[in-house]
Amino acid sequence: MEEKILDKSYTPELVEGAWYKYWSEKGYFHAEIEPGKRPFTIVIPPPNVTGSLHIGHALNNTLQDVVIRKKRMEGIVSLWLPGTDHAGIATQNVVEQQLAKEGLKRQDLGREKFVERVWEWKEQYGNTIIEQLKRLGCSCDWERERFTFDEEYSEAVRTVFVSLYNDGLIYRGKYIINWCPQHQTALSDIEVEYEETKGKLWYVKYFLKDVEEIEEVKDVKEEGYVVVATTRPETMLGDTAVAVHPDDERFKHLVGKTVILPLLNREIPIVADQFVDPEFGTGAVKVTPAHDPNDFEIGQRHGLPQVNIFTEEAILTEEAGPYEGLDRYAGREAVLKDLEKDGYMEKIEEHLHSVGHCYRCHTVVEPYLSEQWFVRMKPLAEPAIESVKDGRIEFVPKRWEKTYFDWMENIRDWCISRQLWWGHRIPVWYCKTCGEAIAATKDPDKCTKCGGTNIKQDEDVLDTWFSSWLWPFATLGWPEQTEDLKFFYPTALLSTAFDIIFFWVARMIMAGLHFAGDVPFNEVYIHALIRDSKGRKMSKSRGNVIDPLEVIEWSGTDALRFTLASLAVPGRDVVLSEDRIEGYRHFVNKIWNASRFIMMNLDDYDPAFSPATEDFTLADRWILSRVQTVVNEVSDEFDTYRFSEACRLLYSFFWSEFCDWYIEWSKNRLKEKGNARKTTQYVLLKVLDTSLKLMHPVMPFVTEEIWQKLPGTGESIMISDWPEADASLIDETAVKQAEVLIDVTNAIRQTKHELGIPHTKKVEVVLVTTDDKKAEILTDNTANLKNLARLDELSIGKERTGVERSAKAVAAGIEIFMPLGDLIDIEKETERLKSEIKEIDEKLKKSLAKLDNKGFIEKAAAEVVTKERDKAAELTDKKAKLESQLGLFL
RNA sequence: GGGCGAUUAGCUCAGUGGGAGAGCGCCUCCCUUACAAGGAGGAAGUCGCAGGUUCAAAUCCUGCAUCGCCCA
Repeated sequence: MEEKILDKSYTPELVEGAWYKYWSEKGYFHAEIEPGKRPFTIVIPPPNVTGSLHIGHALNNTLQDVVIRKKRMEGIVSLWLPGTDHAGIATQNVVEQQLAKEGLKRQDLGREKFVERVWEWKEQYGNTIIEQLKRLGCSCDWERERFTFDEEYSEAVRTVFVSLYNDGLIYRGKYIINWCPQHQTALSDIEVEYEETKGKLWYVKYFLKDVEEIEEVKDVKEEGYVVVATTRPETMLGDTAVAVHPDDERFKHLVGKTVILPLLNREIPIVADQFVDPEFGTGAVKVTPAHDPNDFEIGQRHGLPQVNIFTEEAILTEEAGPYEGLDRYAGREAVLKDLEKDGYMEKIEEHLHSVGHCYRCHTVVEPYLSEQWFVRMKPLAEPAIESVKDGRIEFVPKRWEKTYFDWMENIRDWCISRQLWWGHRIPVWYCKTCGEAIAATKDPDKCTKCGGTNIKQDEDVLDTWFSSWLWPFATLGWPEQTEDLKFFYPTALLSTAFDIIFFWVARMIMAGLHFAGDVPFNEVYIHALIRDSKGRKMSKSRGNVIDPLEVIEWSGTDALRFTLASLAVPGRDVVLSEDRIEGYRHFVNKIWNASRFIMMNLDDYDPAFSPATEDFTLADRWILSRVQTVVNEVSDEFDTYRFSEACRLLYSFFWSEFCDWYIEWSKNRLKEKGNARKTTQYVLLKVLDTSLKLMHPVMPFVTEEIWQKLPGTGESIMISDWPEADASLIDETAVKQAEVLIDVTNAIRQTKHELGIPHTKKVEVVLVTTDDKKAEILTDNTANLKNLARLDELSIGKERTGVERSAKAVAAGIEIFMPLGDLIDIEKETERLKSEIKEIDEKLKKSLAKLDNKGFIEKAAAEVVTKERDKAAELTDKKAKLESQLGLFL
């Protein structure tokens, strides 16, 4: 057997790239269709093609990789389908910025040239995030990589559009939409982020026309005006009415009358509408149908004109009269100044309201009247709601289903047209001759109605999400009924953060059901958002981002992955700190060094050796039993997406049980010859091998690096078999008995420390027990006790002899004496024992009180009562022994 | 305004009905040939507050407080 010893410490950067390449070349990432089998599929949430890996990506993709790697090891056909999103606004921005450096605008190039330029950019830089995912170790099937703007994918998008159009689920119309003046495009409702903003409420007088005609005696008659309150005074330039609530007694007599719009002197009516909140402001509101969604509806109900006062850049138009040419903020200032000057302003109040911003550039969005395309969502939402209600799709954690239902039940139509150039162009052509609109999957050359050839395609493109909502099936070849689609759809799991439930998850469910005839996935795992150590959302502008690639540089990928998986608890957000990563970097090193130790002792390893049951020591039986339990527990935690629990179990098993106890115990036995040494080698290797496999999904690189050097292993740990627990090795007795050794060792260590004896200083210990089994365990493990508790002499007996001048302790029912002769300070030792007794006594009293309680005995579960009785008995025994030891001083 | 979540050791967080835990930090001791990125030991919490349910509450219920998020 060739000797293989690891370097003294693990250097991730030396091995990670090579292993990734190895896996890739071996084709392990690729999933082959195996008819008759049930596959496990994940589609990646496609990152923006302009993106680079941030910590959120790192978390989400680590978790997906953990799941997919485990499934693959379990022998399931596992497909993780990767790809990127063409990200309309974001990508167009990037290229526009590049052009700006050359002093160009996209308009200078023209549409066709500009789009070509974006494609060039994509070819050159668009692969960044894919490469970063590879550094993270993601085992995606790169042969199936997709892009939402690929030719085939685009066909799916067109097919969907035309189908919805033909079903009457897509319509075009002039409505108020959210307009980003920066990007000069429409946005959907959910692309607007609302922010509480301190603003003002301006109270403006609108004077009545023909005051003398108003008969009833009211304040307004005397004053001759109505006061309206507004948060956006500049929009008054587009007012076409004043509205009051129909039941509002204060204004009833004014409904139908006319007021004169200040500054522009336009005559506008007073209308009555249910929408008006009599509590807000004065109870009378101005109505600007072209610039407010509610006013738009009021306008529709009352047949009011729509006066658009803004250009696409949000600059005042000629409709604004003297204010033409000002932007919306300058316009506001000018209007306010004139209102004050001309005596229209009654009062100004501070006012808190929420203002919508573009989710990409944070510009304040403008409610804007324009012609757009919409999807009718209600008919699509209903079956999607049902699919979650009946459990065909489950959210993990479940509470996110409520968020989903709330949104879906109040869903509004989706504005899908964008005034961009980078995106799927709307497949609708207009006939200049007869006015027909033609929706077609293939570019038509003539009008389907009149046959005229003067046709022109709609200028707008589709919302990027209109392509990503097809991701789970369009990536598999839909609308073609491909083998991939038949085999891998529906997918098993979708993993994402909660902030994307509306944008993406809900819409995919709707599209999947409507077009692919089934739910797109069976489970939706919603992970937390990562925040910085102060609990703030990480953002570039705050400068508080932890760059996963930097972490990989100084800690290695596995430490990052283990940290992220450990953080993955089903909360709302998690805090990541560099300290935490460092802790797990140490863990990686611990694994490395434990493996190093084991390999250093395998020079004469015999792969053919198979241990006999009678060769197993207590330690062997203990660790073999523990590892079976851990296999079950870890598998279970992974399967239920409790990643942090799985990591915690792995960490504490490997470090606190395997390293701290079994490996230490093994040191004595490795010095022996024959079966003793061979059996120990076998167990060390077995436990290490199993542990590495359990850890591999989280820490693929270090586990592979070590595993490859172990004797008797295969081609790659990545395709090795996931461990299965061997029930015959579970040995509760051994677990209990090993605890005796651990307890006694700990008690000796503690006693030494309390006496100020350094751990390394060897002492003599006398152990006394009348329990033959315990005596046997102790005797069998004399060498282990001596080594781990640092003893030079150890005697085990039934009688206390020569132990008067000793430090004393009790553990696992065994009396521990540390003869110190004249060195003992009787007074101090008495105190030590007394305080120990006091502590025990307090616990005992609590326990006895419980057992004294009739309710407890009668109602508590039998095993709880038994456990409590055992505990009380143990404490009673310990107390008695300690008291008796105290007596030895007297 | 509606909804959701959080509040546990100095810090960051696990723990969802039966003996309060981890990592980091802190204190004491130790360079024991796997690992000082380590080993041994330790201090530290009225589990936000107030009620309630229960034999038993960090855990379930109600209310309150503070912080955060989502939606209108």
